[in-house]
Amino acid sequence: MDVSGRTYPQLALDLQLCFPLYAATRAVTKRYVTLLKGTGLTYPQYLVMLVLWEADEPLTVTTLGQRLRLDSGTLTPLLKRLETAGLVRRDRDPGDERRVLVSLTEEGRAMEEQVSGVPQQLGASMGITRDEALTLRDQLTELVDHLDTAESS
Amino acid sequence: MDVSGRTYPQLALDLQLCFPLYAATRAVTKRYVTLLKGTGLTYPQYLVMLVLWEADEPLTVTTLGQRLRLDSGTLTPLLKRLETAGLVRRDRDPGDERRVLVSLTEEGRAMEEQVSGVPQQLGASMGITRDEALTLRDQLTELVDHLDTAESS
DNA sequence: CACAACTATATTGCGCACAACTTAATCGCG
DNA sequence: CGCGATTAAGTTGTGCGCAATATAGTTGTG
Repeated sequence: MDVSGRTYPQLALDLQLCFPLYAATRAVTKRYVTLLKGTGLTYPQYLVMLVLWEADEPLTVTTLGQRLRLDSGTLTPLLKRLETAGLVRRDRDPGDERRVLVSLTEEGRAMEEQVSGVPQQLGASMGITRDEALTLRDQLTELVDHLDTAESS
Repeated sequence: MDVSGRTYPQLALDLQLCFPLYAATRAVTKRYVTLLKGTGLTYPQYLVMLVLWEADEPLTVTTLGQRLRLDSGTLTPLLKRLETAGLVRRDRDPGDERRVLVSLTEEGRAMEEQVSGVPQQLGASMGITRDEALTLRDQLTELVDHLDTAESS
């Protein structure tokens, strides 16, 4: 990138990491739209389903939020859509009426098989090796950890 | 991650790269909100301003969209907000009335100085070296290129 | 020059993200 | 027990992203 003549060349550099990160996420999301077409799931909905399949037990909204780093303002309407689609149930925890337990319906559980080929298809689209993917994952995880620590200021 | 006992362990693996990517973008965006507080800019608005500062001449909506991989559905309202804020002007190109030329106002140009410290502050929050950042950038750029190629199917 | 094809931007509708706030339930301290 | 503090989820409002569509301007071809 030519930064000659810029009064603030560091601003041009800011496009170099932050923009690719931003663009990569949107490209991945777009790819998922294609791969998930037929299930009716969006990418964030798919991530919620992954967590529920993994847990294999009812989870509260807060627990889901911790795993996905999302708050109730995002999750509540998303979960209502999954409920409307018949994939999950939302029941107040009888032991603590503040909590809502999100559990899979039979239909929701059955969808796991339907999307089981998605990760491999996405991997193929990304064109990177398993090792590269794992390295990338570690770098991104470290990034998130640092940014979470650097909150204030 | 324990994937023992999973019928579809590859789905658990799908959280390993795609989720960190998704989370990293949101964490970076959040960090920018803090760093840009005082300018009134959002992160996407800041990216648009970066492109305009870099170009140093009026750009059409399409050109901006190509640089940022965004379409008019996203850019038009965003640019209207920047116009309302007094940072850019939007004028029909007299030579081709279909085009809208987006140019910086004096106020918009002046903002470059105001945010000149942002990249360094963000770099500090990310806690990675310049070399790591460049490697990460290259991997993400490659990822985007592959995903753009893999459109259909 | 007419007119169909194309191009550039704008509009609409939906689903996130998230800050700020509200409501309801539970906890804990005196 | 009583009541303020805390916790969990939901609500509201704003700003993206993007697909689908609409509208207006331009171009190329006969």
